[in-house]
Amino acid sequence: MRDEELSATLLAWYGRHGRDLPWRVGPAARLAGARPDPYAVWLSEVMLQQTTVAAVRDYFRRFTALWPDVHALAAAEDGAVMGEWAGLGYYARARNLLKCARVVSAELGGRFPDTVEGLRALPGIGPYTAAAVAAIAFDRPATVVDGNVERVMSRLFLVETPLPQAKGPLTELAGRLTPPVHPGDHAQAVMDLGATICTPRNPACGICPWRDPCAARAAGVQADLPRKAPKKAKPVRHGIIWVARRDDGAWFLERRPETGLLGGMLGWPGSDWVEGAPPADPMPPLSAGWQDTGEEVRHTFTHFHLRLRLWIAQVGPQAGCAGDGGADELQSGRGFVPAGAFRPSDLPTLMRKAFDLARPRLTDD
DNA sequence: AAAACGGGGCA
DNA sequence: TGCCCAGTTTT
Repeated sequence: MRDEELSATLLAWYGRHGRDLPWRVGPAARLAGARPDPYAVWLSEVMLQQTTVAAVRDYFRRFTALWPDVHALAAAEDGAVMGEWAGLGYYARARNLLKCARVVSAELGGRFPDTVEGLRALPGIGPYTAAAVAAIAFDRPATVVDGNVERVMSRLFLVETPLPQAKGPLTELAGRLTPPVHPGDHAQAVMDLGATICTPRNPACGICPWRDPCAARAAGVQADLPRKAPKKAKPVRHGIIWVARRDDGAWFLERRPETGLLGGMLGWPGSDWVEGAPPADPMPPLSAGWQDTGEEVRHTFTHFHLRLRLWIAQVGPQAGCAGDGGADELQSGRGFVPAGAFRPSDLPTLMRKAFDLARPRLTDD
């Protein structure tokens, strides 16, 4: 089948089965010539980096409700944005999101660049997001390559070279299929196909618009593609985490450094995380009647497993009287945050797990 | 070129 | 458990 036929077949399928998503323009509006808001496209695409649609949906709605345009987001407090991002992961995305919004707002008059090169120069926008925004928001014939596209192309054209080696050839194949008209719809169509039909396991070839031309299907190896280079095993790291609550209910929290793991996020003080045995003589963050709960907070990151021994303390009213403030006021360093100013939803998942384990053991009387 | 960087859903 | 996901940045 020719490339033009493949694109046409896919676009017809997309017209019938494309998903209705909060950041998409509905079919009726699209027929009337409406284009999606570049701000909404950019925001959704950043959220969708290494993240599933199901996880993104509600975050996208909350962000656009709080910050309807790029100027509003640019004017937001860092802590407010990090708090709303909590639980979505890859927190460097949120920091770069803010940086990018502030550049677009202050230096570009609130208008996103309409070319791949212009977009690519902004913080947090790499090859994928630049192509996605250019194609979807500005109708540029950019080739969008994500995990879905790689999988679909590897199957359609029976590419047996393992990733990441195959990245180049797969991008080249995807580029040949990119049509000059409606490239944004085409890009979303390939990704929708990968997300709903051409899935990693048990692809639904029976209802696939590319069932007939699919070379991997003909060879019966579709479920084995794309091949991937073997990955390293995850080591286990150990450490201690300290959760303290004052008698007036305030929590002892810290704002993590901008760079590194969970950068810029709210959390509980802790020891270093080391491979092998837990730290022998940990130094608590403040002097108090610390108590070993015997419980462990378990969490897995991209490249290691983590086990943190949970210590808790109930401390007197005199502790840390100076400088008390809300979580947003906790710009950096550590301090007591009044219960009324602390939202557990501002915590990344690891810290939330520790909180859920500690809370029933600490009173606010 | 390789490593760092989350979290949840699924088999 | 291990694998996967609408990747980008840093080293």
